[in-house]
Amino acid sequence: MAISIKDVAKMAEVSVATVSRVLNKNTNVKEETEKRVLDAIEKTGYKPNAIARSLKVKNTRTIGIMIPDISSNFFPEVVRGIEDVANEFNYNIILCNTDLDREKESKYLDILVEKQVDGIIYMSNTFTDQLAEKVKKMGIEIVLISTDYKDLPSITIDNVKASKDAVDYLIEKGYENIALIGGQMTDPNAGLPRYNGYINAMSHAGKTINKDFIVEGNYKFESGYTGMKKLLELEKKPDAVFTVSDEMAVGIIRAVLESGYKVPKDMAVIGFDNTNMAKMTYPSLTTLSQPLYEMGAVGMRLLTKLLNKEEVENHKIVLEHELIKRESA
Amino acid sequence: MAISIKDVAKMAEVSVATVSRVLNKNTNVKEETEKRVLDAIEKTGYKPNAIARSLKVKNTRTIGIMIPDISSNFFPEVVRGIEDVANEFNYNIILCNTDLDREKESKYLDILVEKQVDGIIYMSNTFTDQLAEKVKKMGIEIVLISTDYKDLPSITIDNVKASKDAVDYLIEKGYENIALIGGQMTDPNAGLPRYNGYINAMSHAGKTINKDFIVEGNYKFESGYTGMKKLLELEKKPDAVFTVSDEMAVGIIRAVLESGYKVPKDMAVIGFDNTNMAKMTYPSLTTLSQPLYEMGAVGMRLLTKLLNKEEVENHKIVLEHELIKRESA
DNA sequence: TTGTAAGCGTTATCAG
DNA sequence: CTGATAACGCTTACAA
Repeated sequence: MAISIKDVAKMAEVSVATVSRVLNKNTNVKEETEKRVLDAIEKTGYKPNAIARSLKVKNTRTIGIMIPDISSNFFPEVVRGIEDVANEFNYNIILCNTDLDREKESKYLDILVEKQVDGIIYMSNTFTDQLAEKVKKMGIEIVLISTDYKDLPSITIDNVKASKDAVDYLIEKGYENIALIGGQMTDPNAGLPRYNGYINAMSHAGKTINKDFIVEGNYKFESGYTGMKKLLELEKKPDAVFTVSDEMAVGIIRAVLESGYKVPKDMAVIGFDNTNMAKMTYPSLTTLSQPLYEMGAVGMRLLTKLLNKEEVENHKIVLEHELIKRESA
Repeated sequence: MAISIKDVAKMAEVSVATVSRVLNKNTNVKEETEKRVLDAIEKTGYKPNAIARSLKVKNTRTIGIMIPDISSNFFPEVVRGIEDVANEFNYNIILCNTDLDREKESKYLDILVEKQVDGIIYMSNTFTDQLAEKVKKMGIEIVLISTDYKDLPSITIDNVKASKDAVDYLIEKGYENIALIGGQMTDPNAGLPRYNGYINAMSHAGKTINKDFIVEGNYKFESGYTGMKKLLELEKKPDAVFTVSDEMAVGIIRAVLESGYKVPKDMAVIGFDNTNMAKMTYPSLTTLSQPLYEMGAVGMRLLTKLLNKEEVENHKIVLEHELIKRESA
């Protein structure tokens, strides 16, 4: 049996209450007593049992993170942001990969509730009424990152503005025929709004929208590659393409290069996300940067405030994006 | 106040013991009683409190993962492997980023112990006597991934063999002057052994070792880039380079391309890790693949066995590596 | 300044 | 088959 507060109390010849007091830095302990207790802790190698403590104080100082897949490009950096500020505020994180699977998601949510996490950060998917109801009933604090839902706290960027900025840049640079390899239109987070941004920019510049220049992708390398191949087969080819993930951008570049064209001379390419990879590719990627780390950090910071019942002026935080200009456009 | 087993018991007009029984699928419950309890659970929306349960049963079904940095290339995939089998065996994971900082590491270890994790997976660094002693004293199960220490359970690959295989391939292909951009010699996991593998292959093939062709890097893009620049300034340049991370390989390729040379025609490049990026670069990377996901999965599987006190024939698991042949060499 | 004791929400032993 | 109850390791009134 591991040693408990009792053993320490016995050795220090005090009550467990006193030990608890020095553990929790309660001031009302005589210095000499405190020293005895500290000694005993040292000697026994005692480590407090956080589970027992949690049961009593009704918080666990752990929060749950629900993401689709830590091994996909987007998430590690925001998780890092979360964990850094979690750590700063003495929280730990339980990581859950949902694979965008509603059933897994629901199961994980139950587990997190049962494990009494103090809060949840959700970036898994589009949020649903069902989830919202569950969370509400459980009385658990939640913040959404990179997705939004009714009046729940969330951290996002302005996807249509971001998208428009990217296309505007292409237009300013004088590109005439700008294509879009977008996300799924059914994706209300990164699909639709970025499509709208593209349309906005084009219309605003008085350019006609060419349906052939709009192709749907799924954010993955292959879909960028095949999407570009399709564009390259067109009679009238685009001279620039904006796409909504860096992976797709890299796929696009490969398709272009393989066809003997140059980037950006023959085909400019703008990606999205500014993932690690973006600065490493050749040519390096001009890309619309989401502040990934910051999104995580700010989200977690918001959650701590919520947990402390601090007054927060604004639950809906929209972070600034930035167009990172490199070689590909 | 959240509803507890008591509320359920009251509503079902049974004792808490009985509720506990149906919760834990204990057979000794009359079917009709069980139904009453299930009904009450349903009506109240009761969720068991895992913290209270853990306090009693002395396990938490959560394990701790210590890694340097989830946002660096290597780890997300192995964490995913860990989490998948953890989930399969009803464990959750607490993620800790240590930044290779001994102090942070030690602090996290304490926290994990206090939170009563059932086990730990460690990939943070080289393991130390100090850590080992602590873990032992705490009586906590641990498995190391991608590092090794005395008689502790570990999952690794054969780094010298892997490295030798890569260089052998270059030799077979007829490259004459093969350089190495390696890790730090002070790194006993990926630095020294991979250096040794290079030396082995070269000696074995009867090639003289050219000190100028060996440069030290730190696994990052920049160090590959600058390392290659240095190599390119040599009077007598190499015609191939083996490096010990994909990031460095990508940096190398940029340096080569910028200097107007072609990959692999003028300079063959082999990387290490087969990270996501490897198949996306142009030219795509020939690289020594570590089975990242599998390392995580196998490591976690081993941990479950350890936790179940199952007999394990072999605590030291060496996984197979594989040379993935693509365009860069 | 310190100790006593109740209680957090479970499980498990023991009786019945 | 079911119920009382002690116990898990801690915190926190309340008393002294």
